[in-house]
Amino acid sequence: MGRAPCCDKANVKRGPWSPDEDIALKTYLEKHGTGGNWIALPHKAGLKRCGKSCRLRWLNYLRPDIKHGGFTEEEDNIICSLYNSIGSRWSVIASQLPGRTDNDVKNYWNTKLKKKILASLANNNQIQQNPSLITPIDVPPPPALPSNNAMFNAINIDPSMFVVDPFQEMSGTNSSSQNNSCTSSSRSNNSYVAWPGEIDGLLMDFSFGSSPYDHVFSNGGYGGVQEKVIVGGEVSPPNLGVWGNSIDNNSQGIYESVTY
DNA sequence: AATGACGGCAACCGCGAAAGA
DNA sequence: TTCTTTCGCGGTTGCCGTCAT
Repeated sequence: MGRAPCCDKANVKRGPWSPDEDIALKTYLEKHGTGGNWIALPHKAGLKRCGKSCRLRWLNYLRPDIKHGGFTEEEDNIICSLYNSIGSRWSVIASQLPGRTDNDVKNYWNTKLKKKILASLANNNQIQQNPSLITPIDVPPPPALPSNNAMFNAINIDPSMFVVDPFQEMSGTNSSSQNNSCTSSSRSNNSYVAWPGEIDGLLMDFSFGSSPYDHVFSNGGYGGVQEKVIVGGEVSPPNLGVWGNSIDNNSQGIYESVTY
């Protein structure tokens, strides 16, 4: 037997909210607050709506501090960075964006941002088509470590960053049962190493420690090497960011698909 | 002008967590 | 401790406007 419905669906209005309903809900909430009970609220406010529907309407649309309109580049970066590290926890991501709701962020990610990022990554994979693009380059000086408050702003997810980092010497040791997985050796050697086979993606660094490019933003990473693997524009399973709680904004190397 | 495809977004659904009796 | 109720969240749906044919 299933769970009892939160309201009598036969007697509640559904679908888009009318301006009158918006006014009724907003007026009531501004005067009385939620009273800690959304289920009882619609009756008190004179609305024929489900309490959950009222809550959603208020949180996602009627709240006075809601920010409508397009997302900024800075917000894009925050969303990408957090999605990278914590996955689709939209409420947490939205909490870092004043005036934005989890629904907004989720919709924005699903309809625009995801495509934008994947398209950029796909462009980067043109190195697959033209391996001569892979050349050793000088290591630029590391950026200053940002303060905690500035950490999100400091994470530049511009995909062009992914190819700035010199390709690292990599070992093929694989400790994972997942295919499409590699580990990387020490970063101390910035020399280019010929990579056998095709280049399928780029590795992002989740480790902490010795590299001047390791920006430990939170509590530091786990010991050892933990990598984000991006394969052909798609992020490989398991979930994004599950291996580390710190990230930096540089790829650690190129990546080859290996199936074990 | 009509129609279909597509994208954006508001709203709904159902589940797990939290709170309280 | 257990059960019930409510909240909060993420996934999904479906409506509506826009664009292409």
